[in-house]
Amino acid sequence: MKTKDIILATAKEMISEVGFHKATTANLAKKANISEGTIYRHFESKEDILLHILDALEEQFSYYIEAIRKKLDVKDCSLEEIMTDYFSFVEANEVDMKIMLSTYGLLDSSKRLMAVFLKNLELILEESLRHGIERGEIKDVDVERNATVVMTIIFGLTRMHLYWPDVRDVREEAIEFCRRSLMK
Amino acid sequence: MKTKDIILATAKEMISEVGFHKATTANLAKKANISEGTIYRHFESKEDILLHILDALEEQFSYYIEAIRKKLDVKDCSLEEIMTDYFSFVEANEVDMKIMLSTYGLLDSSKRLMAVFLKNLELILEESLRHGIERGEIKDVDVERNATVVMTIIFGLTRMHLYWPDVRDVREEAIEFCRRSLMK
Amino acid sequence: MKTKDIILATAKEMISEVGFHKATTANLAKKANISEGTIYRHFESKEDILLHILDALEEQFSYYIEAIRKKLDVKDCSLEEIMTDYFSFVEANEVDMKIMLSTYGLLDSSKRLMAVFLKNLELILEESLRHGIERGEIKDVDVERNATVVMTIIFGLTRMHLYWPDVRDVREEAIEFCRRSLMK
Amino acid sequence: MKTKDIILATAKEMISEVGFHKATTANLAKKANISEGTIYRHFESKEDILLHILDALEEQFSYYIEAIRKKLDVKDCSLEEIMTDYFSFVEANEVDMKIMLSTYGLLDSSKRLMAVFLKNLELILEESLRHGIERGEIKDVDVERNATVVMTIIFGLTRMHLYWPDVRDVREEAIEFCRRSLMK
DNA sequence: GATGAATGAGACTTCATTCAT
DNA sequence: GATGAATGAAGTCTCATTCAT
Repeated sequence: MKTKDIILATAKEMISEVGFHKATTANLAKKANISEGTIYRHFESKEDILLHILDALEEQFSYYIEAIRKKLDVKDCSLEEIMTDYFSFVEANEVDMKIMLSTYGLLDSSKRLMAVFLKNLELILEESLRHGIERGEIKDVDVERNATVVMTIIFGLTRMHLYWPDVRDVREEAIEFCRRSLMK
Repeated sequence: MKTKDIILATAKEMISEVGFHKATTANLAKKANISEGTIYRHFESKEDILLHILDALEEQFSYYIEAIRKKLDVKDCSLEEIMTDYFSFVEANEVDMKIMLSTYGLLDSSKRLMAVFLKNLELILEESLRHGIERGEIKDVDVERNATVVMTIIFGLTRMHLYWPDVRDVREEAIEFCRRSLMK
Repeated sequence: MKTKDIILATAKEMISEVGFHKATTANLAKKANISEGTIYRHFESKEDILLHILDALEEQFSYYIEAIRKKLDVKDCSLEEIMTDYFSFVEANEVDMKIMLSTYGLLDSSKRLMAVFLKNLELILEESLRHGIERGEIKDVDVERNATVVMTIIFGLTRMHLYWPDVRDVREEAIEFCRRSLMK
Repeated sequence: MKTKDIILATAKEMISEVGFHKATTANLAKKANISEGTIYRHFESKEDILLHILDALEEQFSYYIEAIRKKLDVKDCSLEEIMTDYFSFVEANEVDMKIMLSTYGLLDSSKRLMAVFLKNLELILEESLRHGIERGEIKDVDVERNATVVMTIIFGLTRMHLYWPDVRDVREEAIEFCRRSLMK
């Protein structure tokens, strides 16, 4: 593992655990067993580390979106699949997701990425709903507004899952909840 | 308006806009047109200001909960009412809600208050669902899990509404969404 | 009791207990049940309070010195009396003595007063020794140097007594110690 | 000379000269020709600097005590030696002694160290007196009380020597004074 | 005389960033 | 590439003193 990756991995862990502000360069260097100076050989600034983390997350997210889009193109992607796949995506990128969710109030680039998440998921849900209605599987509801509702539910569940592990995990139940609301 | 209230009001505005860390005592003093020392005549520390804000919010929340509980006691409080009232509560305490939502990762007392919000809303929703099922208005679903789902939806909507004003407001639609899922 | 005296009394107590720096004007005002502003109606500054305390102590000390001098004039003041009377003086001015001893490293006026103490006691002891030698009661020692030694012993005992109450009180024994060393 | 030692040396000088409170981190940095931040790279806090100074002093004192104890074990350590050696110890650690003497009213760790000084010296003096009495060289006095008296004299002399250089140095005379009082 | 809110200088401390080695 | 000591700006907080009421 290269030094740059060690820094990134350590930073991810620290930021997700204690937040961006409390993850100081001094602590980071100590935990990564490198010197503070080395950080600046690989990154322009502390914020730059975050940018790299977010970039990687954006890439992963684009794969998820791409995969869903491919399914949608052949018209056989249900709401259920979108949600299940998204939860898998979150599971696989738990740490990075926590970082994005805890920094979008602090950092423009983080806010921008979050907006990308929201928009893409919304669009995909819209399309999925539209297909479902066409196929006669989904009730004839307002597509846009209901897509936004489902997206909100998805993000609410994600945050609850990541930040409030004491609250019972209802991701499965939530899928059922949506099915009952939307399926004929 | 007394100095203490000016400080509180200015702090609320600043913290909700730029976050707790960037709302420095120097900025706060400048914006409130007082000296930094004055802050400490009225509050023990910067965190103490936040505590006052959160305490006030907790009090407001307790009124909301109390009002809902009274309705529940006479058995005529629908899911719809709980949600509508909660959204009104958020509307009336917008700034404070933003502060709580942006600090629960930073501050224990904020996290504690958020937990109070989550738990109380969950319990009320459980009770409401139970009543609805008794009255035969609500489907025979797992009460606890579905209460958690609805609570998650509510908090997701709140955060979306407060932090992403560009996303269309679907709070009304969400109520409908829940009704479809839960009402017979 | 006038306000000025209340302030002085309270200040004495606080300073002797927690030291000059930790005795803040805020604490002083609170403990004296007056406002901070009132302090400055009666004293020019915080240091000025100390000056008043020291002035009072200086006056008391001058009475002690005067009394001893009168005895010396009629040639019948023993070393023992000087020490016993001094210990009585300290006992009667315990708090003020502690204040002087704890501030002479901080404040010129306090250092000056302490120098007055040292010098006067030294001179009196010299005179007493000289009389004793004349009368044939005291060994033929170097008067000046031995006066300084006894003065040092006296101040050492005073400080030990005031600051280290756990150390056994040996003031009586010390008098005996000096008698053995100096009396024929 | 390493930065840490420069800071320590400068701090010693400043604290002994102007006291702990007036030796501010800003002044210290300026005098040591470093930035204030550098202080905190080497010490956890301003108090921590003092702790290092006191620790070093404690170590030096333990050497002195150890050396005296060794002499006492072979029963040939006179009161005179204890005093002379102690004065040498003070001479060699003048600055640090001044710091301890000027901070024991302010800081627990300083007070603790001072208590160690008092207790150890007292115990050693007791033992020495006991040996002297056994050997028939010392008068049959109350060992404990007279040890305390001598200890008090020693500390009185130390303080006088360090804080009142204008007062004539009577350390030699004081040894003689004690000999006269205690030796047969 | 008395009040107490306000002040502002200055204390201690943190931390992202730089740079000589 | 790596180090880690040094920096200095900026943060939170304290406290003697002032002043309008």
